[in-house]
Formats: sequence, structure tokens, C-alpha cells
Amino acid sequence: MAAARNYHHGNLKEAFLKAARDLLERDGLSGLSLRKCAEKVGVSHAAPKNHFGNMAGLLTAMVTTGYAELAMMMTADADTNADRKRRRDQALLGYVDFAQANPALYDLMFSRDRLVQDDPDLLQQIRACFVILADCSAELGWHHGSLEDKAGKGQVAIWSLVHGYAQLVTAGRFKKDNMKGLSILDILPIIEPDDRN
Amino acid sequence: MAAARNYHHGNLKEAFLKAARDLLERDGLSGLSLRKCAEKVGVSHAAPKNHFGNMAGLLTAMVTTGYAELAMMMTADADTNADRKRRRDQALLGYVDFAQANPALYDLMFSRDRLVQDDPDLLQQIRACFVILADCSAELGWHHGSLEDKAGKGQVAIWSLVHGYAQLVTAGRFKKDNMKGLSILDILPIIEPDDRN
DNA sequence: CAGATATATTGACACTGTCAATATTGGTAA
DNA sequence: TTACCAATATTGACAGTGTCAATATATCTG
Repeated sequence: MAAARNYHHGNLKEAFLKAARDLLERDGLSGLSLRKCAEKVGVSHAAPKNHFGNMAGLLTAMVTTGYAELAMMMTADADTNADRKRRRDQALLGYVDFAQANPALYDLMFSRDRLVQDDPDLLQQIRACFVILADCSAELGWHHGSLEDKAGKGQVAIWSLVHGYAQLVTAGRFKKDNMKGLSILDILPIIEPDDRN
Repeated sequence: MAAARNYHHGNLKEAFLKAARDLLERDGLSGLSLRKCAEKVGVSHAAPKNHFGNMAGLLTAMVTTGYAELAMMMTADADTNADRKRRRDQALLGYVDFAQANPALYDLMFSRDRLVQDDPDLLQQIRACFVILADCSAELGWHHGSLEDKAGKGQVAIWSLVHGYAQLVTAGRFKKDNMKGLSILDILPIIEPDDRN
């Protein structure tokens, strides 16, 4: 039960995930390997197979925890913010903060050929994040379209906008003077109808 | 000058790029290797080194052509569309079409740790694509902010929106009934001010 | 204590990118 | 032509990789 010292590590799975996370952010996805993780943890090179099956399994587990953290970042102080608009703003800021704090992991979270796409845990965490974002989109309003359309369009729009913004920011694509320092909240009003006139 | 048969291939560089492109879309980035490219073209395993230096060089060259194609897709029938709004719509549709036709390449075009980020040709092609998108954003209008702010915000907004939408679509994240079949033009009105009332 | 299960190790294999050394070709100038 | 040089392709080697089968060890269960 408690962590044994010599043979059985105790909770080797979490140790692998932490080591992989460190290597990922330090050396990028191309610098991450199962053998480096094993060496970093101090076990043999084939040990990860027992816990993750293969490389895709390790990456999927790591990405799944990433989505869980992303959801936490979005709802961090949701209870202290009674106002819905403030909650929405905090969620979007938390989303971008997560991406900027974990750029390599964030990229991996949207990879198509390195993950086990139909992993149930992964799908559940993705869905949880989307529910939070959909809630944010409910706060938005606009003029065109029916109610049903508005729901779908709003969810697609806000997810596209915040994901695109997060990825382009972490990729360093916004470097021009007139784009630097623009936060997601600065461009968000664009997808809101004007309530001043 | 013309393609020799036996030793010198003639234009081996383009042959490598085409082979790499095929392998990338067929087997994903993780299924692409220099040795497979060489075998596919019919040369020795170390031949790519002469033309690209290393793997990052090959990927960078491939991605650079990708941005050039993306620009072409966005401006395909720009001259036949005198109307600016139609040109803008066509550009955005072309952008998404490119991503859907080349999903693996599109992902690679936004990778941070596999490309030579400061390659001059790559930067130039990226800039060319951004100029076209910035032109699209000029067609948008909204109520908040000054003129200078509007330019920067509009560019950030439209790039974020179309990139996020393209990546999420190709990743298969929009599968719910109320989201299926929504094109980029369906959600674009959200970032436009209402001109009906 | 004994057996079963989970977990870790070892050794091997094919595959990968990269490099140095070598061989071949095409172009250029004597 | 001939001699030479630069460009280009090949060969062989090396360390590193994921994966697997076989084996060893520890923990759990009866």
C-alpha cells in the first residue's frame, strides 16, 4: 500500500506521468521518450508498458489529466464570482492561462495521430471542458438566427475563438505591435452585440 | 539539366517533398520517416540529407509549400469576385477547405518543436497568409474601440476564429447534432455587427 | 505457508535520424 | 579533349527508440 523502496515503486504510474510532463515541456514532444521517462524515475526501460501499454497510452493518460486541469483552471473561482459574466471571463482567462503555462501539452491535447482517440476517460474529460465552454457561450447574445441555431453557433464560435487564440498565442504568432498585449477578453467583445446604443 | 536516370535524380528535392506529403497524410506525422521517403523515391536512405540537412529541414520545406498552397486556396478566384465581402467569404472557405484536405499537414504547420521556426522562406509564406487574413478582417466592423484598436483586434479575432474552427473541425470535435454542418460562414456573422436594425 | 496475481527486469529485434567516408556525376576551365 | 572541382548519391556505422517475449520478484489472497 505504502510506497516500497526496492522493487515495487508504489505509485509508479503517477511518477511516469510527472516525468513525462516535465520532459514534454522541457524538450518538446519530439524530445520525449519512454526510456527517458523510465530513466528519470529510476526503473527499467520496459516498465512503462505495464501501466500504459504503449506510448500512445502514456500520452493519452497525460492528455487526460491535462483536460482535467484545464477544466479546473476554467472553474477555479467560479463560486466566488456570482456574476455570470465575470464567471465567463474568468473561465476564458483560465483557458488561455493553462495553454500558456503548458504549451507543449496543450498542443498534444489536440493531436490526432498520437493519442487513443476513443479512450473513455479522455472523451469524458474533453466533454467536461466543452460543457464549461458551452456555458460561457450561453452568456453571449447576437441577432441572427433562431434559438436552436444560436446555441450551436455560439458553442462553435466560442470554442473556435478561444482555442485558436490560445494556440496562436503559444505559437508566438501574435507579435506585431498592434496585436501584442491583446487578451482573449479584448477580442471577445467582438462576438458580442453592442449594448451601448 | 534534364533528369538523369541512374545516379543523379534530376529534381530529387521535389520528389522527396511529394513522397513526404503522401506519407504524412496517409500514416500521420508519426508514420513519416526520412528512410521511408527515400525508399518510396528509390534512393539511398541518406540522400535526403543533401537536400534538407535533417528531418526538421524536410518538414519545414513541406510546411512552407503548405502555406503557399493555403494562400492560393484563399485567393483562388479573387479576381472573379469583385465584391469585397464575397472575396472575404471565399478566402475563409478556402482556408477551411485547405485544412480539411490536408489535415496532417495543417497540424504540422502550427507545430513548434519540429520545424525550423526562423527559416526565412517559412516566415515569408506565413506572413503572406496573414496579410490575406488581415485583409478579410478589414471588411468586418464593430462598435467598441478606436480605429487602431479595431485593426489589431480584428486581425487577432479573425485569425483565431478561422484557425480554431479549422483545427477543431479536422480534429472531429464538432460532432453534436446542433454543431454538425455549421460552416465558417455560419459562425462568422457572430463577429459582425448586426446591420438589419 | 502456498499459490496466484501484479509488477518489474532483462535481452532482443527492427526501425529511426545522423554522420563520416567514399563513390559517382555534371559542369567548368585549361 | 583533359583535368579538376563542386554537387550529389551511396555505404556503413552508431546511438537511440518502441515493442515484445521470457524471466524474476514482490505483494496479495486463500
